[in-house]
Amino acid sequence: MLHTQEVVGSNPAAPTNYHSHMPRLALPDASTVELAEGEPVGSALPPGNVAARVDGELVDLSFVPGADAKVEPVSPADPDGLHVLRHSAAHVLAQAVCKLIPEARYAIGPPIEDGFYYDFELPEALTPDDMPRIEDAMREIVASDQPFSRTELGRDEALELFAGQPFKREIVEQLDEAEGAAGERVVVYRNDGWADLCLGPHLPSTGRLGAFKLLSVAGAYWRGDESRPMLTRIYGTAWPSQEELDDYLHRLEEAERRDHRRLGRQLDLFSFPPELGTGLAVWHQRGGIFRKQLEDYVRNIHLERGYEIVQSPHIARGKLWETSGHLAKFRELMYPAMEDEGTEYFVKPMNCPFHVLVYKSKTRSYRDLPMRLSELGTVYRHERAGVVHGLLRARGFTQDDSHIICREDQLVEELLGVFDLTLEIQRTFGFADPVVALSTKPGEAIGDEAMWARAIDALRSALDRSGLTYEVAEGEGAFYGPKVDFHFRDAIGRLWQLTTIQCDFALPERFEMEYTGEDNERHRPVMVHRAILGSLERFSGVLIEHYAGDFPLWLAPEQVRLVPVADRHFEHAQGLAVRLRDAGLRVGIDKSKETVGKKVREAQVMKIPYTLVVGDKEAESGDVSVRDRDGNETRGVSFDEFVRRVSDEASTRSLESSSF
RNA sequence: GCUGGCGUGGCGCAGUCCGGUAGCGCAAGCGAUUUGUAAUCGCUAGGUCGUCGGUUCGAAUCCGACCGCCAGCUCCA
Repeated sequence: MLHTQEVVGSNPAAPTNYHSHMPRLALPDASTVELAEGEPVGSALPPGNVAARVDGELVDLSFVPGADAKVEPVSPADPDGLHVLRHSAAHVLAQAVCKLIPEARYAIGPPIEDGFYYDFELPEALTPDDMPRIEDAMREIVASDQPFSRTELGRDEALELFAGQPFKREIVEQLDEAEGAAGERVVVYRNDGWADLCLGPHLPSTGRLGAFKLLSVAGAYWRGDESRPMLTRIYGTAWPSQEELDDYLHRLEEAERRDHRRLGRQLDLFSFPPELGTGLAVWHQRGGIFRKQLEDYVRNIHLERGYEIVQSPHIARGKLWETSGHLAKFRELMYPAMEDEGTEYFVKPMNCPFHVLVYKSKTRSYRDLPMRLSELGTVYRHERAGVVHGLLRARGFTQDDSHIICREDQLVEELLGVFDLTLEIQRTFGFADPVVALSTKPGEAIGDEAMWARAIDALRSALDRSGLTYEVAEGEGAFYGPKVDFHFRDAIGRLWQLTTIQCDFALPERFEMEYTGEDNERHRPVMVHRAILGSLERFSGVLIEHYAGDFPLWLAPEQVRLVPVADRHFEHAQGLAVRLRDAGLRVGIDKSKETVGKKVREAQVMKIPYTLVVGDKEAESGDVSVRDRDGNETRGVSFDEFVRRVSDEASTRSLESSSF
């Protein structure tokens, strides 16, 4: 990491005279060892450690702790140790690139989740074919086991050292400004003459790097700023052992196997015809069933929870979006205006103003509140071309959007209701243990400070009362109010932001929403915006990846596939199909003139939960032969038993398949 | 929007570097086979090689612009 934190000094070394004041090294077995005076922590650590924590601060093994310091070893198994390993891998990558391409200018290269990257300015673009060469150069550096050494330089020395490295110089210069004092010391790590500006800590030497692999090349802006030069970023991953690297690479393959765009085609759920334009999907017949299941579930649970369903059009006059503030802030992300008889219309990017107008359609009393207006509202946002990503980021999508309009004193109670509904709905899909974030006022915002403070207070007290643990994301709120987001982990551990709950005092103000109170005075209500699934498209994409296409039975487009062995079994299969449909199940019969093997394969590829092969034996006995989508096969299952178990599985929205 | 890569029948790909008017597998249609749990065999049809323009005797192949897709960055009410 670069200078984002205080420099960790290597020589605070307070004089130590007494044995009892010597640094104490805490060992994993809970015993302690004392270090001799002036001794670096590395010399006393058990082998295999890559860094140490001294009084809670991560340092490298050459660090000489002062008296009374508490020293703990850090191994690569420790998350911090893994970070150190990857940070060192980033250095080795940069060193290798500089060796192969002497004109390369290196920028920054931090460890990240699962790996590391380094940004370069290069004379010409790299291709994936260059990666093996770079990896080879990295391996040479690892083989020569170069020690990492830490030095502190004065500002001018550092500028001189990085004379040919404009990015490094910029960092040194800005560091200086930030610290507000000339002559600030700058930390540099070197190995074999190659040097990088860096706080460390690092591995003792390059030989301890473990298993690594370069993964991809991409462009990235210097300092993440669109107006600054585009650099070449090389991504890699690094792990303590080859097994862990292999595991990780398998996880990547698994994620690719689950890609919703691939499965969407394979399962014939949806497509993005280029004729429609970027980010606009059509749902196919099977996708239509899946989606209807989601919609029905969501609508019904909202009705049960006291929401009322409303419906709004897809376009509205420009004036509406001026009042809401969307035009001022998001005009370039809205589809362009269409003009009709001198009036500008816009396609809606949001449903809120419509729900506000439902509220305002007549004079409201405190008795009407809370009013919970709900709509599966289809909106269009002109997302920048490069950000569109299948269903996960589309340009046309349907939000499970609701607005709760209530008195301020009802707000916390309403928020608690939304949290509760969120957990119930998400649990239905197997999502639990959310990571919750409270986002506060962003730089560009409407509404005064007092409004924001009250809104944040409400969210905070609802969170506190709910018992949910949450973190605070400063400045990440919506322009009209703070929000609470729920992120959930999928089946392979990836975190997705699904639910968003936003508190809004601003729109009621802008739209002059009012109600008459018990006191016969006019009051302003507050509004909660919330989408629990987020959008049906995005949520569907996440579900497809979460389940890897193996939907719970209630969501599966076709739940049972009947495979007659020969033409003469069609009639019996037809009879079974009628009984299954009577039980509310979705059934298909494969009457193609193919072998049983081929038909079974077909059903398997389509991930149909249950396949029943119907032949002479079944026609005679009345039993069925059940094959599930994992390939488990059971013959002689009573048909009534099958129908009973499977309809039960579907109606309870079970996450577990029945086994026979 | 930016950087890089890619675009060849419905799908997955070869051919592009070194210009000489397209090929494979799956899917589809037809025929034979009537089949017992992940691909039966044969035949047939299907492509102005993303679009437009340029270079050339000749362009899928070389050049340019545009459109679309992919990865990352930036953004995300």
